[in-house]
Amino acid sequence: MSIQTRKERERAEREKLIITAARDLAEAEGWEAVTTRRLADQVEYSQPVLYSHFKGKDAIVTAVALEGITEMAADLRAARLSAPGPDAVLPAICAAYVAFAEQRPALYDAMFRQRVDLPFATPEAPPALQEAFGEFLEAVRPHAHGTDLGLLAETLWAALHGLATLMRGGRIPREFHDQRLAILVARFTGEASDGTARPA
Amino acid sequence: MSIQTRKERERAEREKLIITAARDLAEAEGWEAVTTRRLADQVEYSQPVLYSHFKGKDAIVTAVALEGITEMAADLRAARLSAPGPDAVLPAICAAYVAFAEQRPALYDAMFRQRVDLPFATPEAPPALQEAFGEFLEAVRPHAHGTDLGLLAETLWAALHGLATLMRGGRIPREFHDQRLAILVARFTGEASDGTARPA
DNA sequence: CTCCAAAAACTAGCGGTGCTAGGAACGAGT
DNA sequence: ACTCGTTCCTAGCACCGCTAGTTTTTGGAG
Repeated sequence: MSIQTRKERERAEREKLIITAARDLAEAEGWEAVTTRRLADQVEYSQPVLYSHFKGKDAIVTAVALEGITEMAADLRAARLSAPGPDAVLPAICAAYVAFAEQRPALYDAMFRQRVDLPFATPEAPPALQEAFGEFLEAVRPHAHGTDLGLLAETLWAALHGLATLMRGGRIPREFHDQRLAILVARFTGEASDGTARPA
Repeated sequence: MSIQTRKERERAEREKLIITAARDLAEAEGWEAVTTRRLADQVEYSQPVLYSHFKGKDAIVTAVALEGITEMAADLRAARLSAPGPDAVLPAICAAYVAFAEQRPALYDAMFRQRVDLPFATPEAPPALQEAFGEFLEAVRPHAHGTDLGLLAETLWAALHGLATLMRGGRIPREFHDQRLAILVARFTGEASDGTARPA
C-alpha cells in the first residue's frame, strides 16, 4: 500500500503544480498566453502528461476557477465579518467583490468569463460557490423589503460583474469607479443616493 | 476618374461583404467558428485579401462591433420614443438592451466582450455609441435625484451588461430573468421594489 | 540479481489557427 | 502590342489543442 499511496501523492502534487503554473501564467500574461506547451514546459513534463490529469485545456481552466471561487468566498466572508453592523455588510461585500475582480483578473476571468464546465446556481454547484453566494444573500437580506432574496442577490452580483468586466475591458473608464460603486450600493441599500457630484 | 471610382466602389462592396460574412458566421456558429480561412472561402477570395482590407482579425471584429453599436442605438432610441412617458423610458430602455444582447449574442460579444480597438466613453467614441449612451442618460434623468447623470447611466449600463453576460455564460439561470430585470429597474427608478415573490 | 510485464512519459505528428513573403496574372496607359 | 504597376493567389511560417505509437522506467516474481 505504501507504494500506491506514494504514487497517488506524487500525482496529486503534480496536478497541483499544473494548476498553479496555469494560474501564475494567466495572472502574469493573461489566459491567451497559457498554452499546453508552455504549461508542460513550466512543470518540466511533456505535453501529454497534462492530458493524463485533465481532459483538456478547459478542464485546467476549470480547476483554476475552482481555486478562485474558494478564495473569493473567503474574501467575501472576511468582508462580512469585519463589517461593523448588518447595514454595513452590503457595501463591504460589494467592495470586496470588485477588489477581487481587479486584483486577480485572470482568476476572475476563469470563474466568470471563460467557458468552464461547472454547475452554477444549482444544488450541485461547488460548495465554495454556494458559500460565496450565501454571503450575498446575507448582504441583501436587510434591504430586501419583500423581494425574493435569491433573485435580489443574483441581480446585485450581476451588477457588480458588469462594473468589473466593463471596466477591465476598457468600456468604462477606471476613473470614478468608486463613485459608480457607491451609486450601485446606494441603489441596493435603498438609502438616498449620495448626491456627490462628479468631481471633474 | 470613372475607373478609379469603380474600383473604389467594388472595394467598398467587398469590404462590406467581408463584414457581413463575419457577422453572419458569428451569429450562426459563434465567434470561435469565425476563422480567416472560412471567411475568405465565404467571400470567394483568398485569405490575404482580408488583410488588404483589415489589419487583422481583430479589426474585422471591430467592424462588426461598429455595425452592432449602430443597430443597438437605433433599438434604444425606438424604445425610448415608444415609451408612454418619461418614467416609462428607463424600463423600456433596459428591456430593449437585454433583448438586444439575447437576440444578437455574437454582435453583443463583439461590442462588449471581445478585445476590439475602439474608443469608449470618450469624445472620440463612435457617434452611434455616444447616441446609445445618450439614450441611457435620458432614461436615468428622471431618477437621478442629484446623482451625476453620466456615472448613473454607466452604472445602470454595467448592471444590465452583467445580467446579460452572466445569463448567457450559464452563471445565472435563464429562469426568472424578467424578475431580476424588474428588480434592477425598480432599484434604479426608486419605486418600491415589487414584492412579487419567486413563483417557484 | 535477473527478467518481464505493466505503468508512465516521451517523440512525433495531425489538422487547425492567424498571418505573410514571393511570385503569377491581370489590366491600364503608352 | 507592350510595358509595368496593381492585384491576387499559392505556399509556408510558427503556433495552437490534442493524440497515436513507441520508448523508457518501474515494481514485483523467480
